[in-house]
Amino acid sequence: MATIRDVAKEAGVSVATVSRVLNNKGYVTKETEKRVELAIEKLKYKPNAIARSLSIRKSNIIALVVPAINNPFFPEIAKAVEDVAQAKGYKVFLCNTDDRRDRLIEYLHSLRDNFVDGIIINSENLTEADLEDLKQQDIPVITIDRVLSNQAFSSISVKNRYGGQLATNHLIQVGCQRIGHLSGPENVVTAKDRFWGYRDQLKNFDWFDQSWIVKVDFSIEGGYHGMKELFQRHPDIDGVFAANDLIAAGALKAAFEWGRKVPDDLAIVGFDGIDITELTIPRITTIQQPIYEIGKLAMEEVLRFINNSKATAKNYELDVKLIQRESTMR
Amino acid sequence: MATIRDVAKEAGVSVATVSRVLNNKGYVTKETEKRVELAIEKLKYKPNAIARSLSIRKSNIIALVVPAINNPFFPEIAKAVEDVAQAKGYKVFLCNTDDRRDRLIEYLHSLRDNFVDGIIINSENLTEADLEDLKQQDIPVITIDRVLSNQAFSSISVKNRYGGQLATNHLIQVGCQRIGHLSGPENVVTAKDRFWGYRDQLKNFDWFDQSWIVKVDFSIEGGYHGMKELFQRHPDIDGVFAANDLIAAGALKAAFEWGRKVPDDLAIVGFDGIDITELTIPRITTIQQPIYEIGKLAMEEVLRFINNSKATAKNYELDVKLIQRESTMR
DNA sequence: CATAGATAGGTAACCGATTACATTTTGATT
DNA sequence: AATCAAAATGTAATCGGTTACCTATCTATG
Repeated sequence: MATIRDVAKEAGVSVATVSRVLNNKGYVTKETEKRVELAIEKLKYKPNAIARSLSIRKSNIIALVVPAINNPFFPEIAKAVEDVAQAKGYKVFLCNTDDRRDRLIEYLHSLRDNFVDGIIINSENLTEADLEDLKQQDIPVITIDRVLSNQAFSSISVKNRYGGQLATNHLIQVGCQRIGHLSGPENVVTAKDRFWGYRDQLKNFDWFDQSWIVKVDFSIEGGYHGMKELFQRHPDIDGVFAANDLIAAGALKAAFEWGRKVPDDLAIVGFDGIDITELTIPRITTIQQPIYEIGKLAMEEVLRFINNSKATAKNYELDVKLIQRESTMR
Repeated sequence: MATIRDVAKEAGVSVATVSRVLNNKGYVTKETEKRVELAIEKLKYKPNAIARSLSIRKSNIIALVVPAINNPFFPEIAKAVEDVAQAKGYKVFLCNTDDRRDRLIEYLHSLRDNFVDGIIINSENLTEADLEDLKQQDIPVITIDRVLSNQAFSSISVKNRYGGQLATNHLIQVGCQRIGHLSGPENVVTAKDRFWGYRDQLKNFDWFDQSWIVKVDFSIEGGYHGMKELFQRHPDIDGVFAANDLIAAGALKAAFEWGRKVPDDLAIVGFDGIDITELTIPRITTIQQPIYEIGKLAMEEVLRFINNSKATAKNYELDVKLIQRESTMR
């Protein structure tokens, strides 16, 4: 592999000049520029990105750290992030922590050590302390679905509690009398907020108590088993608010097996607005997040911090909206 | 940030000694080792990965390049790759090309320039020439679903043609008389092979011709529209082999809207064996690939090449098997 | 014509590790 | 005590870029 010194020699100039041509920076005559370009061509020279990173302490890479790529929510976010990143000449590396704190920590170290220019992260098991290093090194970190009290970084989230209210209200509107909740893991902030929204709407009903809530994983299996649990506890259940769409899909499956017709015997509302809610039969009513917007905004925030290290953090809270489909049409 | 020289000074030794302690290489007395470790502790020293990479030309990072993370097939592969990688101290960066050649090329350049230690790639629009650079630099590349004639690198694929035969045969067995095929994009090798398998089983029927085949994207929407097209062309269609599970799921949806009962009016077989085939109602019969195995094997091959630059390429062709579910039970 | 400022290009230090090679210390052997 | 190999540590070059600082040339201006 040719180095910049080889090119300099070939073109009969100094390395500084070659570097100037490479980054079109500083004064170089058209003529020398041509000579250098010819030399580059001839030697098939490719600048070494690592050496460059070491020198300027930037990599043109941003990382997107997600807890579970098998939740379609994250690929959709990723798509938006990549679109914006690519337009600005950045590359995106996706890191999947599989919900494990050890992997998260390792990735964070690795990213810091490799001079990524920014990090977009969605993770439950993330503490402020984990980001201390990054902050110290001025590596912008944007959190999704997680507002850190540390006001160093921007965050993007949605109105989860309001969404929970919307969903529950909708179930009441369509005539449900006994509404259960398949809640996400309790340490997850979004899950908690959605739960609160649900509770807000039901706390004054006399039939309502804790037994209407089952905590499950954010997964199809979680929803499936959780729904069966709810059927067992409350055979008279006629509506359920699932903390995300995967859970809702699992609940739908469970209802089918349990012999309950959706929406007539059981109305279901999910949360997120991922594509599979349109695939199921019946299609699932959901609280739609502006997923693409979230990813886009996150990446734009990263860029804002990259371009201005003194940028001030903002906490964005985006709107959600109810999309009614057959799973609640009765 | 403290550097290795700071540590050396603090511990009263040379940088070489510090490096030796860091990589426990060479001779160091227990005593100096302690002193160095204390200094590291005190200064909160973290070795700079970029500098290290520049020096040893390795990064402990391997990349997984996929065409579409929103196809659950790839997250499942990713999981396997990550599991093996992590066990061996490697980190995995996921690169999503979104099926675009320009992004693929950019990623490949970027990966080469950043000294990734290995690449696992699944991409249709990949030519041998694209890998020339990587080969030259001894960066192992393992292809999934794509056998390159260039025998420099290993490949992992499955018996796609046989799978197509299995699927079609199964449809015949359960009594289908008119069997269509929702084929993947024609430039995709796996799609082509699955098609051949389908054709093998039907070419001798006198009703069979090209009109029973519709080419679609490997997506739910693709399957949805393709199936409607098939219904229009052939109202008497009673079985369909979809080139992957997403297509099958779309077909299922279309059948529902078209008023055809699955499996009674239309039997459906998919391909891949991703989780959503168990979620749909009815669940979808599919040709199951050993997805986790594929990812695991790919990563193991990468490691084999990393540890032995003279390793010889192998072309693995794994088995597939029919998993019968309700979508063909009649 | 002298001079200042702009333009063009070069030299060498630096980013932060690794490591070949050199040097010193240790300890066993005779 | 002399000798020598093994053990321990140090020096400085190297990986391949960037860039602060320096020098030389060119042009415009009074």
